[in-house]
Amino acid sequence: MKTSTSTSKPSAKYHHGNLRQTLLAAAKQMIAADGIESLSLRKLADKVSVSRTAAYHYFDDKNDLLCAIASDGFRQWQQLLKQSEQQNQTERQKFEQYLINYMVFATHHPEEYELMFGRCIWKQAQCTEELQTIAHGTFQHQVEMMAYWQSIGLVAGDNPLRTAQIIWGTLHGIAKLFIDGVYVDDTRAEEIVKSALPMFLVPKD
Amino acid sequence: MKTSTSTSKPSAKYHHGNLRQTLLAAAKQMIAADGIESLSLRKLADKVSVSRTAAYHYFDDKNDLLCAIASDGFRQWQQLLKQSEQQNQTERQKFEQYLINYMVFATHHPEEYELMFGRCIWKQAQCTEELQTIAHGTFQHQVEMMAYWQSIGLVAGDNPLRTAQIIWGTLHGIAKLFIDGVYVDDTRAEEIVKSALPMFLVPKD
DNA sequence: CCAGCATTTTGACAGTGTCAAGATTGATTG
DNA sequence: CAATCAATCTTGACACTGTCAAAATGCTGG
Repeated sequence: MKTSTSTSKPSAKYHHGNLRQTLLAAAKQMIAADGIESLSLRKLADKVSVSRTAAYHYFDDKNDLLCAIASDGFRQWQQLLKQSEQQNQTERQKFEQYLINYMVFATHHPEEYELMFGRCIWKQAQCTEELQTIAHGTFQHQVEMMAYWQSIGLVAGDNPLRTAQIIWGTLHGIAKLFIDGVYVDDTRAEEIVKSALPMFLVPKD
Repeated sequence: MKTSTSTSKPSAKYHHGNLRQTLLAAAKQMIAADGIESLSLRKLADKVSVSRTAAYHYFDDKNDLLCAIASDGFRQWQQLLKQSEQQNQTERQKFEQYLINYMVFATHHPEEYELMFGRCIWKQAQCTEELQTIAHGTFQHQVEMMAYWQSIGLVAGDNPLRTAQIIWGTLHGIAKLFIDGVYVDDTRAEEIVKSALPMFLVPKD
């Protein structure tokens, strides 16, 4: 799961080999441990036993590095989605599974999730071309799924884009309130999502 | 609306008079203009024509100052709520107005909103006692309103807390996706909320 | 073996939050 | 009224940050 040269061996080689991957892996590990805010390029360089500015050969910016992590996050999410779609269940089950997957992914990778959908990258700091395209693809896919679920009479509404925005908004909001620590009671995010599920469905008879 | 000594006159007095208020006002103005990220205590001090560390007499921390701004935001939100509740309309209209108010407040004061519900304060950096209590009061009020709307058969569901969490989550999610610039199409947040509204209501006959 | 290139480092700079110690002032006593 | 005091503000300093320019290092093909 982890490149052998990342944390264990400094390896003392001038040419590191695959520094880019090592940096990304170490950075993910660090933000998972201490949060995005407390990630500095210098501490990252220290951890990888490399100079302060070595990362600048692979990333334009700190922002560029964070964008790369976010892109990886989207790839991971897409893979999880594809994997889940292949299981043969009823469409209703697939829909429910989609909602739960979203929640599990968000709450299990809170920092990556923040990078993927948070303000840091999308707002002021412009996001990478790569990130923009992969993110847009994910949204597109989501809208298409919604259109299909509406066409077979599972999900309510007749405007897939609008419905996707609402459902995504709901998931995103619940996820963020959890991640950011606003919901302090012991309620589980998945339970809330399961409660919200019937809202989205076409009423059964 | 603005204290006269804040930006116009440096006033050159050693004892500023009401530095705390001036700092808060200037800080709000700055984050409204350039975002939270680019607010520094030094630039703030410069703007108010005061020394770098003058703010430390009124705020423990940078975090403490941000908490104070967030608290003001909650007061503002509560006032808007109270004001809106006094207009005599049908309960259905009041509920719709509540949703729209939330959206308008969030999108018109994005930076304050971020401070109120964002990770900066609630997650790692511990939030002030004051902020915690005023925020908790707001949540409580929301749950009570939800309980009432459920009791008169307007809003679906029989678990006020759960329903409040879901509706709040939806509002929060849509608001944040807008604020953070993820929704790039020209759709207006209010329209989305109006589309989502029927989801929450008890079906008419 | 050496020239050229990719890769990494060193030095430097401006900016940040924050602490300790000193300077200034308005208010409160004797 | 004058001296003291506490509140208020400033100066100096430190560690830390991102980032640029220039130098150093090591690999690779001729």
